[in-house]
Amino acid sequence: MLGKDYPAQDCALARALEVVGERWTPLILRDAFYGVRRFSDFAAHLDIPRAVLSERLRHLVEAGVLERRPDPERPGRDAYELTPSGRELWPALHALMRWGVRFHATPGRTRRFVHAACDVALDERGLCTRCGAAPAPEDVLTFGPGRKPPREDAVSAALQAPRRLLQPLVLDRDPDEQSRTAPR
Amino acid sequence: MLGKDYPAQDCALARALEVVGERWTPLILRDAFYGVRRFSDFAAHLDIPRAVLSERLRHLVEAGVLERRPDPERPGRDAYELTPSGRELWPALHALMRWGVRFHATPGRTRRFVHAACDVALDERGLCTRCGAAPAPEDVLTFGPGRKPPREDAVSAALQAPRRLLQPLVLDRDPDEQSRTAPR
DNA sequence: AGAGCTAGGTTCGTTCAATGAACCGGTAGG
DNA sequence: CCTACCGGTTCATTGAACGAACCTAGCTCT
Repeated sequence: MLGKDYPAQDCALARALEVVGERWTPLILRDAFYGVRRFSDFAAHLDIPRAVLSERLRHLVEAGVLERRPDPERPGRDAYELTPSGRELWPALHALMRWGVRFHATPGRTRRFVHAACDVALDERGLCTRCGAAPAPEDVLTFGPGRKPPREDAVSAALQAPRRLLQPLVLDRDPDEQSRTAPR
Repeated sequence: MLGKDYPAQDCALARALEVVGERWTPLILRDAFYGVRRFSDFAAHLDIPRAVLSERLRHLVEAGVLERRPDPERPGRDAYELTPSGRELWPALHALMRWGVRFHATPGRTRRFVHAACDVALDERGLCTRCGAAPAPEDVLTFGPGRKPPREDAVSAALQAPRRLLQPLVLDRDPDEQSRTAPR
């Protein structure tokens, strides 16, 4: 990119872009909202060079958007998860997603978002079509697009099923470990 | 950046980022909402290499976000302005700005946004603190941060005064041409 | 004990976008 | 005719992105 900052701009948008505006960063954050927490799950789902992923995660941790902490599920390993300030990015991220859906997505292959409490979809403005509220990410259910051709990795497959945002994604060959953690 | 697209991602966010996610593009769009329409006004305000600005504008026009059309104020010259689809980016852009204000801006030096009809500020969620609506950009008044040190260019100076979003910015050495177009 | 596997990175050479200065053609004014 | 300005394009240089290869620590299998 040759320069990742915007020093001449005295503007909150420029400051925000210096934190979350780099290539790949919004997709990393999207995955974090979907529950991805592990380095190799990000790498597998994003097809991003590992050096770039490593640098982005470090930058996001430094900026207080992600936190790196020991993974309770897997002793000795760390996991990345959104901090409170990172979770506040949801409205911006979701707004950009909805714009992409409206103007640049292939119809019928878009991820769906549902207000968990009302069990109805969110509208174009991100508001629940029943109660009218703009739900926080932890009150949003999401499930993947139609599964036709692309992306055969395990993370993509796991993200097809309806899940709550921010709920940690657990991928394991041991099948009942999944069912132990998923219900709550 | 080496690669501006995200071909492996079957996701509306990836599609959106391919259109508006490149370096400088969000700042260009911000300026477009502030009323900037001319190549050299973008260049002066953003300190962006002209080759990059040229390429970004071309890309945005191709994607249907901006439209290039003859400038009625200056025969023979063109101007760039937001299309309907471009104007729909306001919620996403404003959400990211507000996040920047909350977590990464220098306090007291932030631009202010006001619901024109109610004459009160917008809150953290972008809603009018009086009527509770999320105003469309044409109903938003904005004015610049405190003017202390930075940016001495004419565009920055003109954007200090309260202005309605999307209202074309007219810069002219002829002072009463400004006052002819500004009032409405 | 050794072999192999996995997670989570780092290293490194190559490619290509970003940068900024210089250049260029068309119009407008004097 | 000369000059300025606008809206770009050209070009050499720089440095980020890419992806393949490598590395280390901790299991698991035999």
